[in-house]
Amino acid sequence: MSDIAAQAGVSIASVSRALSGSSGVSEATRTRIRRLAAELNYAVSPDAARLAKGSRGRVAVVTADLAHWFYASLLEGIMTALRGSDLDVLLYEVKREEERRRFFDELPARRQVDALIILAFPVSDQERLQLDLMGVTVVMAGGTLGDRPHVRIDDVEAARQATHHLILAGHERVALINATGRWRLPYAGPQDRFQGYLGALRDAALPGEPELVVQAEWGSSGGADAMARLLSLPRPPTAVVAFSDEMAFGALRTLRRSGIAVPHTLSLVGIDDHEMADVVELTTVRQPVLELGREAGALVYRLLNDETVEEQHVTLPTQLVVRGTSGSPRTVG
Amino acid sequence: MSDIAAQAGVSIASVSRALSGSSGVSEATRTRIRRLAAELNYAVSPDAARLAKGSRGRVAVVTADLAHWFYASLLEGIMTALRGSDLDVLLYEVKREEERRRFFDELPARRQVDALIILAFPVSDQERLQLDLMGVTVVMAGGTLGDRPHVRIDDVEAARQATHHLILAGHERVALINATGRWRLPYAGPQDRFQGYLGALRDAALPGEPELVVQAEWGSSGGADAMARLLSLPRPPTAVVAFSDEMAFGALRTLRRSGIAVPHTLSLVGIDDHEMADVVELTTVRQPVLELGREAGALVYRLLNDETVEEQHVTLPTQLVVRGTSGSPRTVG
DNA sequence: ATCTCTTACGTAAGCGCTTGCGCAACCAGT
DNA sequence: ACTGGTTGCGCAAGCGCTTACGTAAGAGAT
Repeated sequence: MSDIAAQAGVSIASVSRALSGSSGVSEATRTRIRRLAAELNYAVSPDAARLAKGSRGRVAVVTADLAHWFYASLLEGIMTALRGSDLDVLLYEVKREEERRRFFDELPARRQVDALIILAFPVSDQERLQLDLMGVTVVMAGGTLGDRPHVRIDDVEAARQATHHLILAGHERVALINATGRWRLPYAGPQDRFQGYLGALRDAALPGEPELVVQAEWGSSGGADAMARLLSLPRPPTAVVAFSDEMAFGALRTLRRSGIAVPHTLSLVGIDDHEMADVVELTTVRQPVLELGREAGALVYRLLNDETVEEQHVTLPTQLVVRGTSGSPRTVG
Repeated sequence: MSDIAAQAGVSIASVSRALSGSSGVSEATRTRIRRLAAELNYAVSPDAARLAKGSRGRVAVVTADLAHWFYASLLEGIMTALRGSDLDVLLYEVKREEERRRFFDELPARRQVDALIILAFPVSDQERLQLDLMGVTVVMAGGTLGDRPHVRIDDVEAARQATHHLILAGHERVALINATGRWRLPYAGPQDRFQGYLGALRDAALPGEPELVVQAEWGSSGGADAMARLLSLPRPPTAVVAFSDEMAFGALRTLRRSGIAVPHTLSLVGIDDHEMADVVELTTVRQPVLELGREAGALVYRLLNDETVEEQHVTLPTQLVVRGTSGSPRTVG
């Protein structure tokens, strides 16, 4: 920067002002300095700038998982929203319960960030407190976090849509493959979807049969297991809604291997609209993950640039996508 | 930090030394200071530290895509390798050709990073020059970049394995669904895999029939199109190898819709071992993406901590995974 | 011509660390 | 007791910026 100042015949203060866009320099000098900086391929050091003004321009994204569609898509959305802004993204992954705790403990050390976006994992009360202490802006993407800003879908409604679709097709024995949390802390997703499922049954005056609700580990093999258990029931369901598309994929594999015709003998619907859902023609309830991410990114941006943020809680709509795995129950002869 | 110094009755210099682990403080003072810092929940400001010592501890990961399995998995691997190290990860996404150019132009402004990991996208000569100018450590993950450090698989070999497997099963008309680059710059992957395919045919003294090699856009719909084209051939192939599992998935959908029995009428093998490959029982050549990422992360770590790095070019082995979509050609009656 | 207000710019004091250098104090060796 | 080598620590000079404050010059008003 002193180079530029010397060459332009001004003080470094002016250079700083010219480059940062703050007032106090004439337009003439500003453009002259800018041009010079461009020529010399010069750019201010973010570190020094940050140090001098006390941090600005970095947001951390914390996730429990990266390699899976949902999280990767959220992240993609966030990146899209933040691209072109002057915000840099710092990425953290906390896979295990204990790593998560450590992350929050070390948060002060991370005091290099101005905001935190949490990708859909539960946060304990204690951790919530730590966040408060830090005083950083926090946005939850794909869930809720007390009354802090969040971007999410209505899980109850999503499950209701899936279940309702099957009921409407004439099914009366509709099962639910739900996910068990990967966390010790209660996480809202599975509970909400269970409620949505129940709600749809209730609306149709259908009895909720406990044996038709099975829990399995999140993921496709969990789905496969769960479906196997449902099939081994004395009276198997004629339709099942899965917690997620991935679990539905696993279920589909079990069905294929068991030689059960879909949707002729059994209908299946997932929740997500995973990129592969189209490929295997899975009926599902679409969750706009990319947009969730984008909204989350936009939200922190607004929060950080304290534009007036009218609504800090955004809930995006889900939508039924009917494909090949759902149909009317076979009229048993 | 001055707080700590005051409370411990030493100078801030000693505190800095104690906390950073550098020598020049007695063990006694060091532990005393450390304890105090822990109590006061204090951590050094990374910005200030970086400014003072001239940057250290940040690596940028640049990718063209995030929402897809391959990239997300690479990233996951990198994060895993870097977790626990003192390196922070800054994430950049450059989707379009022009964004990529801008990224490299603005690289100086990013001079906050000590290393760059590029996730499998081509880099022009000009951009390579810019990298040289910057003097940052660069590692290419999932490809090569001149003679710079890289971590990758042998694409030629992968395609050869896939093709060989089909030939071994007795197929003589083996097609290749190749990907067209998403970039204007030539990217090695498709070319190498084409060579591998050709090599396997040659080894088996099989003629390479041009009509059996089709190009399509990367992705499952590209695969679907390509397969449709192959099926409309006067003499369709009895087996096809797809550039990637995703393209194979698309191909599989076309086959299912066309009512063609797999592998009875037609065998299909992909390359990747995508998480969904298992679900749809796709035979494929496994590419250890997570490990690629991990190796890349470990590599930059070593490079940055100038441990002696014997081999900066690591090529990980691929491996055939036989599942349900490949078999012997039907003996035509 | 004088006074005030604005505008353009420079001066210098930090921001919170790291580190080269110097100074005591202490250890051994002779 | 005297010298030379360690060791533990403080001093202070930065690292590359931002910004409050001060100053000088020009614009407008009287």
